[in-house]
Amino acid sequence: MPGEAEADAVPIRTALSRKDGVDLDLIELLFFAYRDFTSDPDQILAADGFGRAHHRVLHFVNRMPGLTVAELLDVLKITKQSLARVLKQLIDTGHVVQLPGPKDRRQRELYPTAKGRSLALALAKPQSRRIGAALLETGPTHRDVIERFLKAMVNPELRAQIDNLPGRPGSRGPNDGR
Amino acid sequence: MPGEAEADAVPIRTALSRKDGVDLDLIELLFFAYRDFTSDPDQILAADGFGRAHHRVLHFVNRMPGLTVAELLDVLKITKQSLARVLKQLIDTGHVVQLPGPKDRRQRELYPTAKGRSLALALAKPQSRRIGAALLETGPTHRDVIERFLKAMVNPELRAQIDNLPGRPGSRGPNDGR
DNA sequence: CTATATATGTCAATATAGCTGACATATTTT
DNA sequence: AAAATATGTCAGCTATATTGACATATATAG
Repeated sequence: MPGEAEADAVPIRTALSRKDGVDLDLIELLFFAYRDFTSDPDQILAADGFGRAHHRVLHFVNRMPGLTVAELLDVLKITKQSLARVLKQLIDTGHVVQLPGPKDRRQRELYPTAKGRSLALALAKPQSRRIGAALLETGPTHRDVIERFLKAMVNPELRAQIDNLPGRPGSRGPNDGR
Repeated sequence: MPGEAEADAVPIRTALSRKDGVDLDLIELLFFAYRDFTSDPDQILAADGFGRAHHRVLHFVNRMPGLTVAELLDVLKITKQSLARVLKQLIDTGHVVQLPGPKDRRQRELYPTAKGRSLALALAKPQSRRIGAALLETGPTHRDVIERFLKAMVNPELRAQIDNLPGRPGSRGPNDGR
């Protein structure tokens, strides 16, 4: 009985390619580029026993000092139980401190310490270097194009969140530069 | 005694910003863009009980039909034990088939089935749509710039691997289009 | 003032995806 | 015949995420 099971399924020997109507080139480039991009900080993180989750939390606490736990959860799109472990470690190691919210004392405002700021910068540096080198290779005049493209890749609902990060035109995020 | 522990560490209230000499804008845009980009296929995968690991395996088996297990491990940069579970599921569900290597019968050549090809295409489509929309927003003439930038973000040693994928100039990957 | 809602923290169980190390089998090479 | 190679598999470990349930402190509504 032909086709009775998967065991004798016919192998397809031709490669999936651009002709199939999907932009495989950019799909794959995004995969490889992002993988190498995130690999940069991994060594530094490993020295403290941290992972990428710690990196993300530390990054946004540095970018938006004083943000509350709820705001951080909203940025990262994870659950509070997932955040808890990572945040606790960052607090225990003295990278992040919590202060009761001045208006609503149920809230916990999150701030980096000098140690946390320093680590955040150390993590951003190799990534920034990689970006800088890639821009140089591409032609630095095209920075704007790349920025516009990446932003257009983000879900429209979330673009506002990005615009409100400190140091951007019209930003009004918590503790904008001062 | 001041500074005896982390408990009383001083909170930093100013935001980390571009002034600190790192390209935070592009760092964050890459994070958000990639997160949304990978979220597209997740729903489709969940229907089969698959995750992103299955997606990546299925993608490259479709892109390079007949590649061996060792070659796949090299592309994905994971261990064979990690691959094993995922690959087994794809084979059991009839998305991928294995054939003994014609020259070296120790090898297992991996091929997609019609079912596997179809799923790979279904996964690529929403990602391709997102890229297409973003390109349109950016100005489609800039496609080349974006492609060059992303490629420059990849570790130099790995760029050759990308060039050898089917349908690229000078490609000589396994089973190039035919 | 009491009741309810909110912000956060915590405990327990589960899932996914990766890892290392060890060992087995088939096949090819020396 | 021995050694190297390609693959598969078992066992155990880690990191990151999930859901559900419940506790505590504080704020708000009635």
